Amino acid sequence: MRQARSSGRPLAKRQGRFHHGDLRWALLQAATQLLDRDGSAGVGLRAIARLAGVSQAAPYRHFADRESILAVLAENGLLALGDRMAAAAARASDPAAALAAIGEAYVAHAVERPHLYRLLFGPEVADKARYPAVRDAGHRAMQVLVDAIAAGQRAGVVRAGDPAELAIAHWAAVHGIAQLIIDGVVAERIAASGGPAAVARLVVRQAWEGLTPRPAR
Amino acid sequence: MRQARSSGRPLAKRQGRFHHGDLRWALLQAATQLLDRDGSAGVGLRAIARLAGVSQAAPYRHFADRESILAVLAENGLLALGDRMAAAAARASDPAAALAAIGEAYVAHAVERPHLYRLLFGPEVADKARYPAVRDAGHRAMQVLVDAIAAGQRAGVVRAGDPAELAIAHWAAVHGIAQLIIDGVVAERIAASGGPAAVARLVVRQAWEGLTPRPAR
DNA sequence: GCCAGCAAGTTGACGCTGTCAACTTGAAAC
DNA sequence: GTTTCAAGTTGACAGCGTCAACTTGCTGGC
Repeated sequence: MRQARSSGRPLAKRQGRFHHGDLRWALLQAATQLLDRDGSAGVGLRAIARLAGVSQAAPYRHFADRESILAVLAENGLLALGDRMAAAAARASDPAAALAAIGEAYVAHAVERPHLYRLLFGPEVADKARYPAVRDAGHRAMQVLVDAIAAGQRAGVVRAGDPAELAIAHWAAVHGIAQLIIDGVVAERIAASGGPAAVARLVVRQAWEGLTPRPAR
Repeated sequence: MRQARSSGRPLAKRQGRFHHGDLRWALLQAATQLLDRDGSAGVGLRAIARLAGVSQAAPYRHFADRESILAVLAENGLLALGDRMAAAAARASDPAAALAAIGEAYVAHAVERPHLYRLLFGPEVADKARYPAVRDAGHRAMQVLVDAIAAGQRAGVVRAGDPAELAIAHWAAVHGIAQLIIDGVVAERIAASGGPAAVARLVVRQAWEGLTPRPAR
């Protein structure tokens, strides 16, 4: 898990300090486990508390309500997604390869943890005004893509235009195929093409055509 | 609502025939209303029954469980989406315009009824094996896009290749921007660009570049 | 015209959920 | 060593999906 334990104090001083130690951390761990196994519907306050070995009302000492827990999971998930995209871009040798790598990393993230991915954008934590941290984490991930497109423009392999605008269209393609894959809509195609990564590459390549400079026709 | 009343018999003979008349139809109407207002979380058996003016257990005479009601809503929604895409394509004057019209109709449908749209692909009715009608309705909508791409190929404005493969990538872009719009992720861009339709056009145009034949570079 | 049969709808209950108020526990600060 | 207060527990409430048992009232067969 990305997030540090909830306090900056030395761990040794916290261990066994209170009834539980660091219940907030344990609850998030339990919630993550339930989310990956049963989807967001399985992430219930009581289920989390049971898994953490505390009473049903204990989570209310650390979270306002169920939605707040889901919001923290979403925030962490978006930060991890942004990190993974940035790492993929950093490994690539040139701007074109970086954009492809970002797209494939994005889809891979969604495929590996579909329930988490659905939570990132779904309606469970829809009220962005209530959770600005979630929105900021999303913007951070988006910025990785915008930066990669701007770099492509500087290298002359991406056509001119507002990078943010180009990024939205490109993101839509990658986001869309990720959704279609994890929702099982293109399951037959995946079986025929040899795995979700192959389908993702297909889409990323086609979306790339929309970014390249067009010669006059 | 697309679906006809549940029986083929003359309506006059059904009116007031049983305790309620046509409760199945009334329940679906109530469920649709709740879905559009409160999202799928608001579509509860008891809420539906209250809105239809019957007792909490009455719906079980017509639906196996809550998920079955959602599945019918999803099926109807997918059929309506397919119809709308087909109508948009039929109105267009040439294959290129048809593809653009399909994309814009698709996004418009999602924007007008976001809760329904989320239900169409979301995990609430994920078990496609249990509801083959839902899967078939989805395939029917997808086929409209495949046909439009095949027509574009015959007219020489879409590049060669498996139409189903090209359709998946194009669909991903349209599906993705629809999701991003209704999830409020690109809200700022929408405000800046003058409405969701403008953003949708942007994406459709960029995705279109991925479909056109490429001159040798 | 009556009666049996059966689909349609009701009532009441079960265990589950999120949430809250009232209570107890135990570490820390003076 | 006492006080204080955060942390965790207990018990309760309303609402949920679902089911078994019961009632209602239309319909087809005599």
